[in-house]
Amino acid sequence: MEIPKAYDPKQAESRWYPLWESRGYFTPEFEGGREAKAPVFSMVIPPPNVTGYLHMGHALNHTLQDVLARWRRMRGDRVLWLPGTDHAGIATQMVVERQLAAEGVYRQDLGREKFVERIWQWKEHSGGTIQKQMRMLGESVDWTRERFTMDEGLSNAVREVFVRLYDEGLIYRGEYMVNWSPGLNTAISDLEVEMKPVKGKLYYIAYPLDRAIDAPVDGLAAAWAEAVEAESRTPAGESRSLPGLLRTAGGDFIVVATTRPETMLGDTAIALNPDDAKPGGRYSGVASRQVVLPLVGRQLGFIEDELVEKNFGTGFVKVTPAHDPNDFAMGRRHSLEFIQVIGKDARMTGIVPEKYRGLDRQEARRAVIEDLDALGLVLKIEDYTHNVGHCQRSGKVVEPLVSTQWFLRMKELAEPAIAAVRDGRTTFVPEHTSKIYFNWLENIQDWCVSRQLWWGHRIPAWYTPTGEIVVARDEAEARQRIAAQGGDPGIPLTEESDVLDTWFSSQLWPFSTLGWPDQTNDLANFYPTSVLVTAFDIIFFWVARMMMMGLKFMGDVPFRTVYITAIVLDPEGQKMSKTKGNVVDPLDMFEKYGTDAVRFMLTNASIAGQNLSMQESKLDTARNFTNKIWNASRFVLLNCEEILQGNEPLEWETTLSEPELADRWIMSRLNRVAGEVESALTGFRFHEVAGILYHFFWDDFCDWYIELSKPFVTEKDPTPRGQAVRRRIIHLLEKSLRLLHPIMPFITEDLWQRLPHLGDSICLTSFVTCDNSMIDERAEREMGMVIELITKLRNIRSTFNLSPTVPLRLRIAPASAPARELLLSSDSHIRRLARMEEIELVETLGQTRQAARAVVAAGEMAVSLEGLIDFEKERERLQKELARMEAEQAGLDKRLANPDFVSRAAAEVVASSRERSAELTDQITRLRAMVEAL
RNA sequence: GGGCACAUAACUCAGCGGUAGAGUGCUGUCUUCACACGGCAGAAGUCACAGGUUCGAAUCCUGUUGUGCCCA
Repeated sequence: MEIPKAYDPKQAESRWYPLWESRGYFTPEFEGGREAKAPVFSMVIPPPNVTGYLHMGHALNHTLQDVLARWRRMRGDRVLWLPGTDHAGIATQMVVERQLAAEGVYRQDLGREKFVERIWQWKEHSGGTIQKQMRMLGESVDWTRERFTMDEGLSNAVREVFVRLYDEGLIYRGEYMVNWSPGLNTAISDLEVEMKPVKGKLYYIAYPLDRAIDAPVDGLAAAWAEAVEAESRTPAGESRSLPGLLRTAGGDFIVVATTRPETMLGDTAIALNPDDAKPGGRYSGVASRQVVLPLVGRQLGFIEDELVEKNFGTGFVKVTPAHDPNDFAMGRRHSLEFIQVIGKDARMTGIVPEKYRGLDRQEARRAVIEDLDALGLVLKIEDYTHNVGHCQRSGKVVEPLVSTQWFLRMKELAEPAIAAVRDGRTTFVPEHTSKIYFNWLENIQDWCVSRQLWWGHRIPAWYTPTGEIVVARDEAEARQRIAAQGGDPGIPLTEESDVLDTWFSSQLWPFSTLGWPDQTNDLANFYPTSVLVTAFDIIFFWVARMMMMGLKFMGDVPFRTVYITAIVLDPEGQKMSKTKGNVVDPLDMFEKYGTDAVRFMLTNASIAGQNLSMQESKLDTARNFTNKIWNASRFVLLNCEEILQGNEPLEWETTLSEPELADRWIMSRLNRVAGEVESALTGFRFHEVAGILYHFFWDDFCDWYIELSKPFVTEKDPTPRGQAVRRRIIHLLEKSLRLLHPIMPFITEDLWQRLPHLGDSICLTSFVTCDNSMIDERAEREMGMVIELITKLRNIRSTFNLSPTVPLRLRIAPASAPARELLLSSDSHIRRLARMEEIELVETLGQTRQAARAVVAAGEMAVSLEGLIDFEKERERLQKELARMEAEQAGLDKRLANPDFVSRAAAEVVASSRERSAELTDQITRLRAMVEAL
């Protein structure tokens, strides 16, 4: 048999996925021996952007879902893992627009219909990257149920939801302040605005009271500076607020501070806190006067509002209701005039004085300040860092604008979603991530769902010539609705041109993908889904919204558990981003280390809700592990050829030979491990699963069991004993591969296919479960003693720099009769693995100094080292051992001497402390004697 | 300004009431017939700091300091 010495991931990875997929293993309908009434396990994949490609975050997220799906499938569950993509309105439209731009065409030239057609074409030809990459990763999704948010079915769901919400009054259209992205020319939601600190200026500007300024005013800045200075000397000045009222020979002024002076052209009031305005207040009496807005000449009154912070600036605030969210709120409350001075193109509108019209925001700012300064009204300009909203997609500074948009009322929907997590119908893992969820839902704002784009779900609304709105599933229904209200169904209707936020359709994903609004079988079978695996940064974008919609339209939560994955960081612990250039492409990692190794690394490093940094050393470990699996299998395959050729059943129960200690031990370990893996998977402790399997396979199976089995497995003419051990080792390998399969599907399938097997694929085998009758505590304890003994002997050899070829003689005085039996039965193992030439069991060790000694659980021992022993080293070694034991015993004795410990601690803790202390006392006595004998 | 998380071996991180673990790295050693992407042996930590609860604290509570993230 030809088997390469090192694992080559490529051959295994290219081979098996097409088989799995074409044979339909991943559809829940596949009946590979599954019981008809098998429990259902379902997940919907967080739909990647259709323009997207696999990044490290997906690789992690998808690997964990695949681990769950494959494990559940092997356990016998009916598993649905539904894949799909989302239409990513803005991103996709931008991609195609950019393409058109390269041809010198604007989307407006094409017109809406042609443009949308063009996007569909693009999707057909250039889309699908992510699907290919998902297959490379080995994802066991059901491709027959793949969905896309713009599919007909999902679009129906969107319209249905929209109409129902509208009919219930939860969706409304109105003129409100929204975040306008001048980069994208559309409104965006609060969540799509990213606050970034920007170094700007804070401008202090004087507004004249009761009269207009038509000529420059001298000395105002100096006068104000003096007032500031004076105020800082008074105790009241400690409030940090600056003087806002300036009385000069030339008349009175108030002072306002602003970071956006260009908006002053749209000021329609001055606001102050009621405390300042009331009799005896700081600015008492001022509020009855009038300000004349410089440069514009408009008369402004004062309003009193709690929103104004007394300590910010001077306590007077200019109010621009059309361009600031707070001012908007005050404008509504006080019925102020809304004057839009900045347009959707982020340029000054026609309403401002002619010289500013058409200037962009920055130009206008400079011009306004220049002109105010010329009038002597700019009192001070200071550096000021403040947070400015930026459009997440385009990066442009967002302009708060008053605009007519569609909104979804959230409060009423949020309440059931909060309750569902509070009462445990849905659980977050880790639990603390639910705080993010609660925090957002409890402070929820209405959601602006309309977008001024062409790619997306068109809002199902029509306008009559008189501007009345009709919301309906389609135009025919709109006309019916008009008729039902006694109107003329034949009147011309104009369809709403806005589309919906992409998240509006994503939030329906757990049920729209299963066929809703039709009452399909899939919906009945797979909703609610079992688990949602996602990252914490979309808890409110997506998770919370799905919860609200699921509860609203399905009457139940969309998923039982929300597992929040780690965030993948670069090796320095920095977030990966294109601008930083530190993005790691998972495909490069697959190429370099193998897909299974990357999957193992991600699983192994995956702590829920924590960070995961991409260390090369972790990938090395994972790659080395795949190689270890390969080579252990190679060893088995090379030595068990004649068994592999026969098609005998390879059951553990073989009459050829009684299992010995090592066999009972490894089977006990295997079953224990199966139990631990089951429990870790159930609790979503993925790193634990990987760790348990890594150590079982490498330490227990390879380093001990295979080593112990070698003489039998490699014997030329197999004895019945040798035959039995070969079967056991194949059996163990096969079981190990099953346990590893959910994490490493390719290598395990590839090796499994080379072993004798029943069935077509490891995917269809049953997962290993813990058989309690195989747990053998005694075997584990005894094997532990043998391991301890061998390790100690190796330690002696290493301490005295003895080559493995130097023959050594061992004498042991067993600690007990059972220990004596154990030593006798393990004689050949000890000889071979510790390379002892001879082992002699004695009553007492005697006094020869020419030996290295040790005390272990199995007994007291001496390794003859005539002429080889270095007494200094030996003393050092023994004393170190003694110190370690004495320290441990000191601790135990201190505890046991404490009456409170004995009376209050758990009985088994006290008992085991006593036991251990007694054992130590014995061993310490022996060790001391050894040291003295030296 | 509000909230959340994290501070454990040189590095990356587990552990989260019974006197510290892994991987990498490091030291020594072995090219013995699965694997040098390997075997064997070993060194390495007042578990950020200060209080408290407890018979017992890396682990629970409070505070301090530092780091990261989210929201405003």
